Amino acid sequence: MKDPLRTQIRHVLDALGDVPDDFEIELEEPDRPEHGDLATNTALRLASVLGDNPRSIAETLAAQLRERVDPSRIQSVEVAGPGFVNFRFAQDYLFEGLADLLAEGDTFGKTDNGTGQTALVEYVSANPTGPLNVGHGRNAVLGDTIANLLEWTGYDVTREYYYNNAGRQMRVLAQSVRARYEALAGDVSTTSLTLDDGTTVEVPAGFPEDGYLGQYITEIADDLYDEHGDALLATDDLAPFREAAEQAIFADIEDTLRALTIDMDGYANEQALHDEGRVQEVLNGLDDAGYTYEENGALWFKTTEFGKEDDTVLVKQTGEPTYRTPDIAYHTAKFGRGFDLMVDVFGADHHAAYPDVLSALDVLGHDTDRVDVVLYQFVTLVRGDEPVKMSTRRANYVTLDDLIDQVGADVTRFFFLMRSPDTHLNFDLELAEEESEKNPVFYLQYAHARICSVLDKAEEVGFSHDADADLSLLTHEDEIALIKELLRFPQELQNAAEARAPHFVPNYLRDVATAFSQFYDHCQIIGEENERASARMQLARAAKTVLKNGLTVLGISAPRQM
RNA sequence: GCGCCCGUAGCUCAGUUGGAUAGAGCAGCGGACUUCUAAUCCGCAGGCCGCAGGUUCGAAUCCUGCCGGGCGUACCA
Repeated sequence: MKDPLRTQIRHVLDALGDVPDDFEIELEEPDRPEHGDLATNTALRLASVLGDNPRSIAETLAAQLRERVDPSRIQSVEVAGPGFVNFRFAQDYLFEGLADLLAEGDTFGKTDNGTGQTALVEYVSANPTGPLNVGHGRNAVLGDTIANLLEWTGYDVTREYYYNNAGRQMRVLAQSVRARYEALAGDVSTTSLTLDDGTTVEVPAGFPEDGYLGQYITEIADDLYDEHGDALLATDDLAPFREAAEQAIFADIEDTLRALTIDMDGYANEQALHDEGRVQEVLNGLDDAGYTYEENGALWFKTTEFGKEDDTVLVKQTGEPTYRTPDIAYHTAKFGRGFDLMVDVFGADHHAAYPDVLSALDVLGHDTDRVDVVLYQFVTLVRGDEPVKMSTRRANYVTLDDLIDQVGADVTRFFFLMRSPDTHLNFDLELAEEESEKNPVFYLQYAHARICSVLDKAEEVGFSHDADADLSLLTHEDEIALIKELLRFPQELQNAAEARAPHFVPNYLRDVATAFSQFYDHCQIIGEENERASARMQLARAAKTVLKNGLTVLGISAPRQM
């Protein structure tokens, strides 16, 4: 609807003369219903250009538009306020839209901006050193939903998880497992470690200074001991420990993701990038372009040339790359696979690092406009007013699994999605655990269940929702308001996808649920005469479709009953 | 010090490209169920949109400076 209107306005402006060719016509949906369904500020913005007062420009514009617009779509064109021109949809236009919605069914909301393009969404990407925490949960759910949104706007989407398995972290992990294993296999003396909080803990003598203390490490060691007995003591090779740990921890991570209905298309890891020579290629490429130098035995990247305060180390004195280097290599690999769009979902703690990756990609000749980084702020768990204390070091934190066990997958996903990624998230366990009207996710699910129930009941008593129901009987103000709300869905998804802002969707769906509840309260089905009942059943079905499709995008179930 | 995010109702937060009288949920107060699910609906109350300047016909939104909170600023990831 916006595009045809823009065209008409353009025609009028061209006739007016003196309007710059690049003048952009803005159309917006006004907040207040009395301002119509669409409004343009064109007259206000042209006042200074044309040297006339905005009100009179608006009058001219409106008069000519009344002649031009299609009356079956636009019912009225009015001048209001300081010089806005407000448009009101014809009801027939709404009924057509509703009929289209019903015909499209579970594909209603899909658009085609991304059609023919491929996107790679990288998310979670936690290294397999322990169970996922709630911060990873926010990452996982945001990434997964952004991937869904891109699919709904036509992209062919690949979901990928990247992790570092070649560096120091995994070595420390392996050493931690080995130390526990040695303690099982033989009589090993213990030593005590002092933690940040000043407490001490007894560990086997070979345990690394910054090792992983979680119970899961001991369990992995137990399994190794059950399988191999003392045999692994003979070698200094850490590989069996590292591999066992990676495998066991990854299995747990995948279970956790599955519980959130997250299904990755693929996993990429650092080791493979080394094996394929990608990391070396990056170093060569940056060196050839003259952006690296050696100092103090390390290899540096001249990030000061890109406005950073300091240069950045790519390869440490030890010969090991910093984590940035394989990360760059991973991105060159993504480019090599030909994706049109690459979205990376990172925690706020990465914000200092990703610009280096982009700078390097730029030097290597890649189009960094195709890479989009979504940064999200941290998650704090609270219970009512009390913050929930956690220590990562001791692995004594509420894991993502714990959270899902306590509040369920739907609530977990919803709470992570309902806030902007930009805002620090207070996850209130007390509210999340509450299965009541206070919990916003139930409001949406309840509306869906209620529609299912109403439609079933109406059919039981002999009504039916004929495909040829006369939708023009839907003239009650709550019916019209609901239709308008429902028809916004495709645009809403498109906005959310483009802005990488999943939280638009829960906010919108709450408005849909509210509009439906108001309709439900004021417009009966059973008890009405057949024609009207059929039309209302069709409208209820349309609302159900939007709620269902919207919840599907969010990865949240739409129950038939509650 | 520097960089990024945030500051909007008692609380948690919406408010895409600058628009008309700044919104929602929760909490508070008052109403509505012998009728399709009351996990609902209707109403009331609640605001110097952190502060101060600036740009504009118009600023919660853009710019500058300050104040407050978070995260970074590693040869950790």
